[in-house]
Amino acid sequence: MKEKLIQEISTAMAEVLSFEQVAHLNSVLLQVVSQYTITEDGETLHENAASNDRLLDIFLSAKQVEGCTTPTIKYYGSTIRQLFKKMPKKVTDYTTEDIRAYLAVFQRKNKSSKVTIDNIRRIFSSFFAWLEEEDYIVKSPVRRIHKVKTGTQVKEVLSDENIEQLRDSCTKIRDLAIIDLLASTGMRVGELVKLNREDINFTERECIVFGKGNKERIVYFNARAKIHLQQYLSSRKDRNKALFVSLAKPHKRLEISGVETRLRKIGRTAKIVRVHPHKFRRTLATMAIDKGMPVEQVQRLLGHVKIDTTMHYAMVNQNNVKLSHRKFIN
DNA sequence: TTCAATAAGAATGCTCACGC
DNA sequence: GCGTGAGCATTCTTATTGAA
Repeated sequence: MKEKLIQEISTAMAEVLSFEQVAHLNSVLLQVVSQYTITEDGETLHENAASNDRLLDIFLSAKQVEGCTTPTIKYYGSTIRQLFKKMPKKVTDYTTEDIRAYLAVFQRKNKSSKVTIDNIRRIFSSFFAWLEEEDYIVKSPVRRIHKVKTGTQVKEVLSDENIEQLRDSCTKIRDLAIIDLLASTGMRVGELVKLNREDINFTERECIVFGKGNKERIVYFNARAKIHLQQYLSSRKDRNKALFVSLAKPHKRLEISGVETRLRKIGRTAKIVRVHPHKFRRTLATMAIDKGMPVEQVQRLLGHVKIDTTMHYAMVNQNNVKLSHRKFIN
């Protein structure tokens, strides 16, 4: 028991101490610990942690069987493990107050938004509901914690000037093509990186993208995007079928994060903060609605399943409400 | 050494099915 | 029909890797 304790402390400290220091720490701990009797508390904690981990593993594999993807499983695992770490007790002993306190502390400590807290609550809810179903606990402690009400806030968009500044800051024809394509089609970054060269129809200035859930739709780009894209493709020397590849040698298909970092960097040179692919999408939708494009058509263009999602963009500009009021009501 | 790209993890956004 | 729970995608930031 004592050896185990010492072993655990020195392993934890090994990251910050040198080999000699760890050895010294070991001998000091041995001397100090020999004067005391270690109670079984620690042992119980260990057992709790072990059985909690086991249950979590079963839960995660159950979720996997139900068809959850790997990122979800990972996110669930890390979130629940954090709870176990902060509150080392048996899952059966968790009370509603424990969970509430954990969420409150988490929010204060990390200055998290309500949405984040609600996400965590959702994950706990899923886990404890499963424990309840599987008869490990009588009643889920999360059942009494209700959805965290979250307000909606208006998201910022890029102005015409911003987009021009970004274009001016591009040093590579590839980046210019990416920006023009994103700005004129409003496609998701996930759709952009999945594109192949043959998906582009230059004569019709359109291309087929595969969106969320492998749904197919057609998006349209402008003349500027067409020219830059053609210039970029003719400058390429590799044989990769991907539409956008990395600048450096292996010339592999560009990843989502690759596009993101690249855009952020261009944004920094242009002195525009928080430039990311989704901002172009938002900008396109807001501008289209501003200029009077019917919401149903914008919905088609963006590939939204529900019109509510598209309507979020329509609410951005209060000026339109004023204009429409003058136009239709006065 | 430097720069581009990826990896990882937390936060946030979007979609859909289901139950009331 | 509306609100909510759940699943997954995207965003955002930082650390790490790898090639020139």
